Amino acid sequence: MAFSYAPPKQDRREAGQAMGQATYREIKDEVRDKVRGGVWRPGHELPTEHEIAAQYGCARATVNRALRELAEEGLLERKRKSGTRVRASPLRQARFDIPLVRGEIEALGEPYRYRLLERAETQAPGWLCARMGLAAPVQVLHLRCLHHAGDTPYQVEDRWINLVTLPRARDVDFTKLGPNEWLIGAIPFTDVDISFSATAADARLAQELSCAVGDPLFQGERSTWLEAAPVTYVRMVFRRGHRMTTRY
Amino acid sequence: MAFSYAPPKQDRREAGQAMGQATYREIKDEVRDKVRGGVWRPGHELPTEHEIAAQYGCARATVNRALRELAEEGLLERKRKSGTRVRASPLRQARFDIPLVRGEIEALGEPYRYRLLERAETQAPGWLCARMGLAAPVQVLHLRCLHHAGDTPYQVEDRWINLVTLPRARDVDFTKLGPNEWLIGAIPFTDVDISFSATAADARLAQELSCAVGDPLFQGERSTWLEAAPVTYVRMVFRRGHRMTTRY
DNA sequence: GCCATCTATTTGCCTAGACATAAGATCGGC
DNA sequence: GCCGATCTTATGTCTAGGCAAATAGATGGC
Repeated sequence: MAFSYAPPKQDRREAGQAMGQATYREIKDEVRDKVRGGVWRPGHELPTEHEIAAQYGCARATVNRALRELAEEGLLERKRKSGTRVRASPLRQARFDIPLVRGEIEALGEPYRYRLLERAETQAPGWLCARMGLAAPVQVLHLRCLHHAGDTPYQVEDRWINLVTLPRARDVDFTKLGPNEWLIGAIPFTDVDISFSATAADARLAQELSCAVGDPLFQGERSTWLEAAPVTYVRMVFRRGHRMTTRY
Repeated sequence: MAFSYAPPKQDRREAGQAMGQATYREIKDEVRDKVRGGVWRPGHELPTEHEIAAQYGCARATVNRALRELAEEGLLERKRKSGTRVRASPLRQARFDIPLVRGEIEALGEPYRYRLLERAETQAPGWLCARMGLAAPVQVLHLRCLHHAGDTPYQVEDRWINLVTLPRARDVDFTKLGPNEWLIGAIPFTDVDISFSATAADARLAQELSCAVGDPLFQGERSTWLEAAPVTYVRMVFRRGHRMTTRY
């Protein structure tokens, strides 16, 4: 056999797991190390769950959990009968935390401040209908808000709420509470669509975010539905230089 | 009891699971539906694993897997002794697939074309040292590549490879094979840092991506390390209007 | 009233064994 | 030699039971 695992049977309790650490986690870590460290190259075939279980002196279910999770993370590929192998191209996916603006700003150590810039009730414009999959224009509540980190503007929230599915939004005072935070408690959703892109600052954005007209800005857009019924669309434009980051 | 689950005990086999579907998946789906459908609002406390298991007539381990995975997805919050509740703010995180450019373009139904624009061996500039955590400048291979979707430019790849950790990159012919694809097979990594932001097209980018100078462009940056040793840094600038999207 | 300790409960993880399902491998028949 | 039917094997999931660890809430001492 081309490799050997660490803990031999002796060192563990007879029943239960104990020994201070979760075993599936040990297995996960060791397999991950082998892959990341290049001991097992992409395409390499791992021993079967039975074999690994025997080597660790643990139950197959434990090995199964470790390998299943690693496959879930995109590191391994599993197929019945053919076995488990290291994915040809790892790094399939990245996870980003999408925090509430409030939390994001407070995590920076800055005091969070919020301001409602605009509030209007109108018919949904064409582009919004297209984006939400609306056949006919409906009545919507349009809010424009500014989120500050300390004294500097951090994000402009351009929010559209469908008043047909959520008529009680009409009666909410959004001068204190951001629509984002209200919506979370107000309505559930079943489908979400998020996308990120770059945009140029127009005159209004430039003024609101204290940057120059034409500056490149990072923006996110999110649409949510409740069982095919459009609930809300939001465009979040971040201050100049913002980056969305993840590390692992 | 305030709710009731679907399948009563009778309908299932005596031992094993069978019945065509995975039970943990049924539980997951039903819990998810309850949360997304608003039956269980944010903050709601769900029954204990024991209770749910009793209602479904299944083992606690099965319920545990369902709830554990939902917690992992960010829908639930679990704490020993206090139980499981619906997360106050769902939608904590989004997963984006980070495909290879080639795959991304081919998924669009366009033929993939690749071109090496520039190749040079130099000392790592200051900003790169800072980004990779290098104390002293090292010898690096700098590549600039263009990925086409059909006839239109799709992405500029600005790649820097550390020749100290990866000296054999010197001997690779990058005119045919993109550095990205070569690196995957050439070296593993232990740490990755990804970030996305907006940038403005300078004269060179404008020419390469057929856009106007100053146009806002979406860009991603990725640094990878192998046990503290910097391996490579890449800046990927996408054509005008590119969006990174996910749906669930 | 307040603080430290104890207890009960809930999730977390494990074992050992079983059946289900997919799919590679092999064997026959032609 | 080719093709379908059968066998075999690895993963997928479940059961039933158990110990471990965290912690909310009760209890007791001062």
